[in-house]
Amino acid sequence: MKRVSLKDIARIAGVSPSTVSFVLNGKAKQMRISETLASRIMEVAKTEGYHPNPVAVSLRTGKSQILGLIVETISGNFFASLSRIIEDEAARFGYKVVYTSTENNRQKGKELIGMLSQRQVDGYIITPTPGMEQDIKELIADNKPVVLMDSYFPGIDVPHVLVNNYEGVMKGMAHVIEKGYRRIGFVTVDLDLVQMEDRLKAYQDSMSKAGLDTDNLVLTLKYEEDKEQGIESVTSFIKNTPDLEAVFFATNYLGLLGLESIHRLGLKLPDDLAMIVFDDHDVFRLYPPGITCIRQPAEEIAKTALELLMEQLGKGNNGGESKIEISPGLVIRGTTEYVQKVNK
Amino acid sequence: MKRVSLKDIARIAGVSPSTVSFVLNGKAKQMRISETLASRIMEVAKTEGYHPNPVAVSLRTGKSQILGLIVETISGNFFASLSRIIEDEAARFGYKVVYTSTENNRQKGKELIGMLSQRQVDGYIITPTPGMEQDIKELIADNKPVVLMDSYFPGIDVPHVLVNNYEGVMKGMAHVIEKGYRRIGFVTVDLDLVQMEDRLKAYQDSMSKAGLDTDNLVLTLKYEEDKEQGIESVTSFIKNTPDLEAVFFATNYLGLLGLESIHRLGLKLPDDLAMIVFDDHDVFRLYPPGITCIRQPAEEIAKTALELLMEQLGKGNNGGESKIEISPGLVIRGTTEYVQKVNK
DNA sequence: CTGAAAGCGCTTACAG
DNA sequence: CTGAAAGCGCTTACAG
Repeated sequence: MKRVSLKDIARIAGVSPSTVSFVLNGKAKQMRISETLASRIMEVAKTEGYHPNPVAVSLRTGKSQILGLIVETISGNFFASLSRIIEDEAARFGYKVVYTSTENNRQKGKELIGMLSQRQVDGYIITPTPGMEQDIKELIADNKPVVLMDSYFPGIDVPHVLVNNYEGVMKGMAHVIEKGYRRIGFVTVDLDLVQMEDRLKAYQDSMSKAGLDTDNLVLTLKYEEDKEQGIESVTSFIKNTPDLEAVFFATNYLGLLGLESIHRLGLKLPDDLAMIVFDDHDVFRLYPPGITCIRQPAEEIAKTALELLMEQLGKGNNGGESKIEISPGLVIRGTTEYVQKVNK
Repeated sequence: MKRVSLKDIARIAGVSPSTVSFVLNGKAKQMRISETLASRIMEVAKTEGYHPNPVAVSLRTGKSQILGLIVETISGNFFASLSRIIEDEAARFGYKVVYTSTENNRQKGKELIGMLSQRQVDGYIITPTPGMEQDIKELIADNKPVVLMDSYFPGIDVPHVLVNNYEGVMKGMAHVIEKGYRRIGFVTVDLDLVQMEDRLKAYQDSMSKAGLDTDNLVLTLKYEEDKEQGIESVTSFIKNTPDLEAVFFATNYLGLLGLESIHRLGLKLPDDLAMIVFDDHDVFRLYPPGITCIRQPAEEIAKTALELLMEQLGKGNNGGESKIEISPGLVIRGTTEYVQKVNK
C-alpha cells in the first residue's frame, strides 16, 4: 500500500504534475485551468486518497506549518489549559503545534537545543524565563516570528501578551483595603522579571495611596531556595510581623507556600489572616475557599498570543476586533477577573 | 544569516557533497576516507555551524526520527508523568516525540486526522480507547511500528505493555479480605476494554475463593453518563447496599466519584467504609489517606513501551535485561506496587 | 490554458 | 579513496 504521490495523480489524470499541483493548491483559476479539468483532477485525487507529503512541501517551500510552544513545564495546569486552546486555534489557521519545556533543571541546555534543532518551525510562542533573553534575541535576529506570553523582556522589542499585572494587584489591594485591612504584607520573589516589578510597585502604590506604611511588610524570597526553605521564611515572616492582618502573595507558587505556612501556624482563613494571591496560571481551583485571588484568563492570553503570531505570519485575520493596544513593536493586553472570596 | 548547507561545507572544504555526507554520518572509514580529510571536514562543519536540515533528511530517507504519542487527554497526571519519561527515553535513541490526544469529545474525528496527517512519524505509542481498533489495524497493515500502552485489543496482534490487572485486583482484595472485610462491593464501568474485564474477574474470583457472595455487590456505571449521574449512582449504591463494609473502585475516575459520594453521605474513611482504588494512572497522591490503592508504575510502563517500540525500529538494545515476557506478538508486563493505607 | 525543468537539501548506489 | 548523478515529492518561475 504505497503512498500515492502527486506524480501518480498526474499520470492517472493524464496531465502534468504542475497542473495537479496548481489545482490542488487552489490556483486553478489563477492559472486559468478549465473547470472541467480541475474538477476531474480533484476527483482523481480524492478517489486515489491523495495527501500531499508535508515533508516534501516543507522542503520546497521552507514552511513547516508547525508552531513551537515553549513553556516552563509540561506538567501543570498552565500547560494543560494552554495546549488545548493554542492547538485548537492554530488548527484553524492550518498549523500544528509542538511543545517543549525548559524544565528548570536543565535550564541552559535544553532550551537552546530545542530551539536550534527546531529551526524548522514557522513561529514561536514562548513563556520567557530568566536567562532566555539571548535565545530570543537570536530568534528575532533570524527573523523568526515570535510572541512572548505571560512576561517579556523590556530590552527586547518583540510582541508579547500578558495580563496587566499592575492593575491586577491594584484591584486586589483596593479590595482588602476597602474591607478594612491595614497591616497588609507582601510576599514576592527575587525573580528579575517585569511582572514581578509591576506587582510590587502596585502594592507599594496602593499602600501609600491609602496612607499605609510598608515598613518590614515586604518579604522577598530567593528564587534559588527550595520549597521547605520558602515555607520557613514565610512562616517566620507571618509569625514575627506584629499585627499582620493580610498577606498578598505575588505568585501562585508563593501562595502555595503561604497556604502551608498558615496551616503550620494553625491559623484559620480568612479569620486569623486574610490571603490574596496573584494567580499566574489560572489554577485558581487549587486554592481553598476563603482566599482572594487575582485570576489570569489563560484562555484569552493564549488566544491573543496566537493571533499576534498569525499576524506576523501574514495570516492576520483579526476581523472586526482591533482593540489590541500596540505600542511600538510591543503589545500589552489583558484583563483581570477579580474573584471575591473573602467574607470579612 | 542563511543556513549553511552540506553543499556549502563541501565547497569550503574543497570536496564533494557525498564525501561530506559520508563523514558526517560516521561512514568515513566504511567509505575508506582518510582520517586527515575526515577530521578536516568535521572541523569545517563545526566552525561553520552546520546542522543538517532534518526535513531534507526525512524526505530522502523516509524516516522522520519522530515518534507519535497518543493519549486520552493531554491535561492530567498520566500525561504529565508519561510525557517526560517518554521524551527523555526517546531522546536517548535520537527520537523526538509529538503528542496528540483523542479528547473524548471529538472521538471519531481527531484521532483519524491525527493519524493520517501524521503518517510522517516513525512509530506510535498509543493508549487505546474503545473505537480505535480500526485505526490501529490500519497502522499495522501499513507496517507502522506500534506499541499499545495501558490496554490492548484482544483481536489485534500488536505489542503492548500494561500492568497485570488481574494480579493487582487480587492483591487488593486479598488485603481487605484478610483485614476481615466480608461485604465488599465493586464499582466498574461498562467500557469494553480487557483490563476492565480482568479486574472484574479478579474481584469475582477472590470473593468466591473466600467463600463470599457477590449478589448485588457489583455496580456497573455507564460510560456515557456524566459525572453527576455517576456520583448519584454510586451514592445510592452505597446507601442501599445493606451492611456494606468496603468498596473496590475499578478505576481512579470511579474512585473520585466514590470519594465524592462518601463525602456526601457523611461517611468517614476508612472507619465507616473502606475504599480500594485501582489507580490507572499513578495519580495516587490525589487520594486522601485512609484509602487502599493499587498503584500502577507509570514510569515503568512508559519505559517498557518505548523499549518495545525501539525494538520494532531495529534499535533493540535491551542490554542485559531480557525478562520481558513475549507471548506470540504480545507483550504483557507490569508490576503492582501495593500501597497499604487502611488501618483497621 | 498546459507542460518541461529546475531546485529545496540531503543520501546512496554507481563508477571510477 | 573520492566524485558525478539520481532521486525523495513537491512548487513555481518559465516557456510555449
